[in-house]
Amino acid sequence: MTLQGGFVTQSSSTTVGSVARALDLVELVVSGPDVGMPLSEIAKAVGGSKSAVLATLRTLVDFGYLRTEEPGPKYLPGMMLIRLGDLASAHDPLIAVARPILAQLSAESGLTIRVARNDSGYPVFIDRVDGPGFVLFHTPLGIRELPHVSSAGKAILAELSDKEATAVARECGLVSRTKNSITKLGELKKELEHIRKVGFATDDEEDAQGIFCVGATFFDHFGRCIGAISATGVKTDMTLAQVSNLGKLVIKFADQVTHELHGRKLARRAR
Amino acid sequence: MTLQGGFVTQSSSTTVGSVARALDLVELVVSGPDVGMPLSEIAKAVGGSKSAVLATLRTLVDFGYLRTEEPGPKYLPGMMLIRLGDLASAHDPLIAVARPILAQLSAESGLTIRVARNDSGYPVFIDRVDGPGFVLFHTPLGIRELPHVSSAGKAILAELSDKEATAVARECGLVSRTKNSITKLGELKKELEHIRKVGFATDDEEDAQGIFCVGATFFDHFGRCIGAISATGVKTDMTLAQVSNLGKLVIKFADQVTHELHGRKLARRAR
DNA sequence: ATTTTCCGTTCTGTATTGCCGAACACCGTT
DNA sequence: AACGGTGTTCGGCAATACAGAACGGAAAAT
Repeated sequence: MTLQGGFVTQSSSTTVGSVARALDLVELVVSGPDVGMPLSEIAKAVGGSKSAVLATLRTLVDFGYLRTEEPGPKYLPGMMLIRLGDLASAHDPLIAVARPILAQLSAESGLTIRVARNDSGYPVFIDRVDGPGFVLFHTPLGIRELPHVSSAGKAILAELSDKEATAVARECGLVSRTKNSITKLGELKKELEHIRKVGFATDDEEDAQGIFCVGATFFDHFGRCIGAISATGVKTDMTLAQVSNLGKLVIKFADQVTHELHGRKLARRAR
Repeated sequence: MTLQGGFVTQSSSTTVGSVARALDLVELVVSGPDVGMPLSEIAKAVGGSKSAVLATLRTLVDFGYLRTEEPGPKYLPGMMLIRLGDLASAHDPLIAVARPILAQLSAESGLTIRVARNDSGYPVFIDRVDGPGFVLFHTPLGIRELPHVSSAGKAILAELSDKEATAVARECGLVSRTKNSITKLGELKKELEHIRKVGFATDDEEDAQGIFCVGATFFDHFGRCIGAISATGVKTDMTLAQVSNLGKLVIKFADQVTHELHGRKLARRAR
């Protein structure tokens, strides 16, 4: 469970049980209410004894993964999580390269820009630069998103072979999120063909009402698509001309990412 | 170890060893080289058998805390770390309130703005909005910084009682970072008195050569100082007039944080 | 091509140790 | 005052996490 790897969900031969239980606790608390969770509630949720859960929680608090709000022994996400996320971001070469580019694109377009990694055909957003104004929806980082209802996801799908794209589509099931969502494989293939032609992908309220996105891919030095950037805004701000211009802009910045990664775009041939 | 709690570094009565070892691995890999670390190196570093370390690593990979770069079994920080950091940030009421304010202050001033939580007198930066231009120094999040060489730290110290501030100063030792660092307790007290008068703190190359910061505190509804925001730029960009103006600006935005937290600044009395 | 060396992986036994349940202590209610 | 609700501590059993050696494979050295 928990954002398992590629397609081979091998349930791992030898693994450490107490560590797995501890990480379950972290996930539980982080996904829990903002006010925190008390011990007994946590113990009930994971189905363990209070004493065992307490010992694990103490270890997690010692390491800063969790903290207890004073007064009242409720467990909350700790600051080490912020530290680790920051460190992981800082050590990721893709984020290091992409972040200034995202910031520039956000400044030029006034939109929220995100960068996704290609994780076996699925988009995993790993960084975000919010545009001005309120944040419409909190877009989570670090998890696989649905590939067929996001511009970054469709842009990545368009770079896969027909066989691979079909496999990913079947695996995730082309679930519907809005009335605009593409739910039929044939439609999706047509859309991917279009994306290949124009060089960027759109998401026209396919994931959420009123939200419009434009995405384009970037490549490593083998010419393999390793991710995509996308610009997100509200639908009402988008005219047709703007979509076309925005598409060109996003492609330009995606190409810049490719360039700074010393990557190259191969002529499309063996998809 | 590892950003332990307040002042009572109680090494915790009952704690889970295997979890602690696992979290040590996470820290090791995250702090390791960007290219990743192989199993044997990790096992040697933590002084455990290969098989035990392997089982732990597998668990961590299962949960996305670590990942292995293909090809070659080298362990790298996983995307779950980014996800957890993002979630912890999103669920933190202070960050939720502060982020738009940081962004606005960054836009107005063109500087990098950070927000620190008051962690028993120490500043712990928990969010950051980078200004335009290159990032000069990567400022880590989620760990205690030295209180006497950062504007946010000194601003927080200035809100403590004389006794508390002295205790913190003795505890961290007033170590020197640059020739401008304040290393004498008497000097520090004078500085804190000045900060109380003008309402903001500065860091004039006291932590790093060429770096200038301005910081101001904000408060909860009890009137307790719960943190500070700071603006960071290069020294050469700062004239005396600008420092004064920037101070006022930072105070204004810090007050806005106080306001949105439904906090209040108490008249200084019983420090 | 053959050897050598190193790394990752698997296996099995052992004893470490993490888990459970019960009892205790501590609020807040009722 | 008695109660349900906490978080905490304490033994005892058994599960299990660890170490070590042996296997397999790949790359480097000869």
